[in-house]
Amino acid sequence: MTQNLFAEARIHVLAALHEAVPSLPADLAARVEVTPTRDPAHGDMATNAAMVSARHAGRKPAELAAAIAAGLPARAGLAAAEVAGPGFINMRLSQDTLRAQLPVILHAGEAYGDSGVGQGERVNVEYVSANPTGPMHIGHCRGAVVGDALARVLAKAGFAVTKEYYINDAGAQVVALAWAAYWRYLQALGTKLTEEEYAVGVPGGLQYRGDYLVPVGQAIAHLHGASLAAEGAMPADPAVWLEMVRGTAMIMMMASIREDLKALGVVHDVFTSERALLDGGAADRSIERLTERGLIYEGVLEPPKGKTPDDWEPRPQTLFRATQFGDDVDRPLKKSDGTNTYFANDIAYHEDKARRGAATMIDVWGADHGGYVSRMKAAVRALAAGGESLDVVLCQIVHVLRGGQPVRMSKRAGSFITLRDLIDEVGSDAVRFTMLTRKADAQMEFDLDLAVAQTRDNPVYYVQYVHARCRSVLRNAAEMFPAAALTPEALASADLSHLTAEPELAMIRRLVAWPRAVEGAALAHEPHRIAFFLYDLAADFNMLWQTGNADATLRFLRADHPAETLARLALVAATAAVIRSGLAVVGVVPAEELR
RNA sequence: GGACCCGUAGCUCAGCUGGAUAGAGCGCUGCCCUCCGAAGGCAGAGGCCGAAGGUUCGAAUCCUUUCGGGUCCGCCA
Repeated sequence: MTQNLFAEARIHVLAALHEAVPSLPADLAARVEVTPTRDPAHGDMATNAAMVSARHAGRKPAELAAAIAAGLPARAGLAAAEVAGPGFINMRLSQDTLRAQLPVILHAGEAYGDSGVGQGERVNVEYVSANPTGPMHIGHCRGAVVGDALARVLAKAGFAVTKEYYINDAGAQVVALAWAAYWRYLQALGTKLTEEEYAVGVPGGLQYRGDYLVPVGQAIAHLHGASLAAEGAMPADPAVWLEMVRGTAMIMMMASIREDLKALGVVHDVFTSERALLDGGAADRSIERLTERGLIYEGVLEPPKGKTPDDWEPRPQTLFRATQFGDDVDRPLKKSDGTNTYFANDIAYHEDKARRGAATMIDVWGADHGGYVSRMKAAVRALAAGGESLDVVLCQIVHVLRGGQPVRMSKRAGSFITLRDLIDEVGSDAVRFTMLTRKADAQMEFDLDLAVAQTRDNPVYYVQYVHARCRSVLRNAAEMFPAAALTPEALASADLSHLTAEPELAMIRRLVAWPRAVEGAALAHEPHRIAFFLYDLAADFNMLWQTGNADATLRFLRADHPAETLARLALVAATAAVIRSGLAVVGVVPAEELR
């Protein structure tokens, strides 16, 4: 039994189209779609089949549409198919067909909407990948939620998903972390140095002054005693301690990050260490492969136009021919000291992901990496041996508001909001849902007060409210029926022909659109669509509910009409199931009741 | 100077990969609880989809130009 009525109808439409136009090229057929209608007067679904193929067939769209539509109802089990507008074929499902989806939903439960479009294709979603130099803050949060919801919707759509975190543990920033952790270690030992006195001796200056490293320093002191310091808790030769401290600090930072992510419901499958990758020589091998393809040369780049850095001087560099793959300029792979650039390392990392089996790679990045997208795609294209592809989902900046006023954040002043603070204040559910109420590539404002408000303008509560209402109806129904009559399986066999009111049928139409919404969000890599679907679904249910207030014969529970009541309970239970199915994608726990 | 993202109702935003008369929330105006959860619903007003060209049966959506806002710009990660 198929779950997606639109996909099913499309098969019949294509069959009818091929009879009318036997020579139709595949690329035109691929453009045929069956979509929900915007206006209920147009029926339940519409297809552009005739308009897409009229030119090729040398026929007028309306006339071709009539030919296709003629046999469609019998073939596809439709109540009607008629030509409209410039050549649409509007299709109307019979009420029985619509109602027959309720048992499908009830039997599937949260699995409703699961799809096979992904065909088990392996997708690697890499997200968060925050530098392990401090706690996660709100800037990381959006990417975490978007990436996680994207991974979930892809999995639901039938892709084989790997959720991955790339640990940037190889650069200068983790050395700076080690120096900062070492300071806390000296403090734990009772050094007489002041922070400023210590900072003078730190190459590049003392960064990461937040007190989150205090426990790290204490842990190192606990593990090693005074053995990593000179006499009197004074700094010792870095050769003695740097690697040790770096490793311990890294482990503790990553543990803290994983804890914060877990509090947000985000759990990665794979953590890949940049350092481990590079120690294995991956970057050099990637450069070798590019060289074999003739994509590496020594050259001099033009300075950026209009914004020449002060210290600019022309310099021969080892460059990758990114321009051959759609980038604007060729990109350097070697620093002047002969070591590899971060880009070179990132090429190796993406090659590694491909080697591990990812047919599609999706990177979720912050907007500040926007300028990096085209070169990374170019590199993947250059090295893709088996048609691997890379898509980058850019998450724009989040501005935090409290009471409508912007919350200013400054790292230097230490006044940035950590992810943990945010979760503690508004809760994981509100954070996750709210982060999905904008498409990723639009800037968003996150209003702390709104996220916990219990009104219609807070989508989290609006959706939760509807689920709680559904559960409440089912709880109240226990006064009319034994529990065994109210299980999803029992309700699935109710006589659904009692569902004839227009708001009831509208509700069913929304529910049956869920599998299509899942597929659309997965294929477009746009998890925010799920949040909007849930919001629309909630609005439909509230409308349906109100009709019971206006007309008592339309209430869900009617003590003197048990058969009708069971049919409506089936609709209510199916609605709750779709909400749970959707909230599972968003990563939000459905509420049984609200208080 | 260049690249990328965004300009849709007074405000905050959707618009399902080019479809029919462009939608929702907030705000504004007027309604609806003896009643399954009013934490809700109905109705009204509000639009040259930033602007100008182009592509075609058809454009908010694609292309070019242009004007605003944002992110970034040879060795950082």
